[in-house]
Amino acid sequence: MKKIPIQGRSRQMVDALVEATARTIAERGWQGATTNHIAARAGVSVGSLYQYFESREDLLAALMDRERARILCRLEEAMPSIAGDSPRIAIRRLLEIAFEEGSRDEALFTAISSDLQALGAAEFADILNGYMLDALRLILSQRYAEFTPMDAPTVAFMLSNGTVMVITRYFSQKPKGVTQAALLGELTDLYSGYFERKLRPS
Amino acid sequence: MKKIPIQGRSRQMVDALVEATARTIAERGWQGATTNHIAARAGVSVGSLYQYFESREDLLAALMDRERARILCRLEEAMPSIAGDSPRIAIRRLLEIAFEEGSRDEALFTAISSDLQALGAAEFADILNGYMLDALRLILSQRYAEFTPMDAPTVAFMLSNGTVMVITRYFSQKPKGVTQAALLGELTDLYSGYFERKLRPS
DNA sequence: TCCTAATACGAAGGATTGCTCGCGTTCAAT
DNA sequence: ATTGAACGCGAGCAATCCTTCGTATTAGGA
Repeated sequence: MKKIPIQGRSRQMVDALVEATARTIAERGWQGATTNHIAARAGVSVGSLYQYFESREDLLAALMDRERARILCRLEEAMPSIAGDSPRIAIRRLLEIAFEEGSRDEALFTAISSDLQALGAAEFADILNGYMLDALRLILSQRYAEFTPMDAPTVAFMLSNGTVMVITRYFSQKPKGVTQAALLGELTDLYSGYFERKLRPS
Repeated sequence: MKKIPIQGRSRQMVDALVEATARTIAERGWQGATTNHIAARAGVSVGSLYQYFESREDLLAALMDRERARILCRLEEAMPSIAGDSPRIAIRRLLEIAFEEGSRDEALFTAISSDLQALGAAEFADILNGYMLDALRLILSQRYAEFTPMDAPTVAFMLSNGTVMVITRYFSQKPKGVTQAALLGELTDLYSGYFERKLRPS
């Protein structure tokens, strides 16, 4: 962000530009989203765009900040409600949230996941990873003592990345013979089975 | 491929161009791999490039064909050897192959996975998906009768995409505190636990 | 050796795009 | 009402890149 918008109209314009970035990326992908497209969709000129954003990438960064804040907020408000649930229920709740977020704006979700691996997505994944770690500790806090010693960072990495990517590809591919409900069920089975096994080592 | 290379020198040039495409993509990503870069690295001129490839995308398609053929060949020759193994051993072998393929050319593997979601990667994923389905049926063929009825396409989709993406992100992120051995172990636990549970429904 | 087709070359065309700059307009404090 | 700052505009600059085309070089059969 180059300059801070002071008057009301400019703040409104900045919001419109970020939203236009989202819509344009959803339609044409990040590579196809030119500054002219974004400005036109926001109903402003490129000159105005460059008064508040240093570059095209800056526009993307602002959008990513907005989305990240929303998702983290969503996770934080869900955490207390799943603290008391069984691992299986808690896992299912988290997966449901992930699917909801994915379907909220499918096109944007798909475009971000596929194009932006390089730009800020790594940081994004790290944050999700941290949250997954917290969630794991929370879910398992009651029985943590009897838990088979495990490599928490590895498990968190595997679960967060695997889940996000499977859901991403589900929305971007729309594979034949795969329904959201079935995928949710199998993922729940996969993860809860994994944990139950770790809880009662044979 | 626009024209078929007849003489030896042109066939050699076509190979050099595909290899140069791989090296350049590995270095600069698909977007950063210009035709001039690729031609220069192959030691030919852009004019020669366009004599055998219709476009820049055609170059990519040729590279993808080469890689896909290699990986499918690798899978096919591994299939018989794992047919008799237990599910856990078979799964571990497949995961080891995946890791080997990933580390064979890390930079290229990462670049292809991150940049090329749109171009031919979907087809690539479908093929892997099909192979995972076959592998599942093969691994479980002995005890298939007693297997809990399951949604095979969904399971295959979940397993193939989840695994490929976790391994991709492992190589592209190099996350702290996560080793290849640990990840291999946890993935094996995750999947074999899942199958064992399905085999003995509670 | 000669000749034709295959091969190789690279400067230039044509198109796109991120970004700047000078000028006109609107707001708000005085 | 006035004035200075904030705001908004869009044509055009500069750079990049894919692709073509006319020309030069080479291979291999006659």
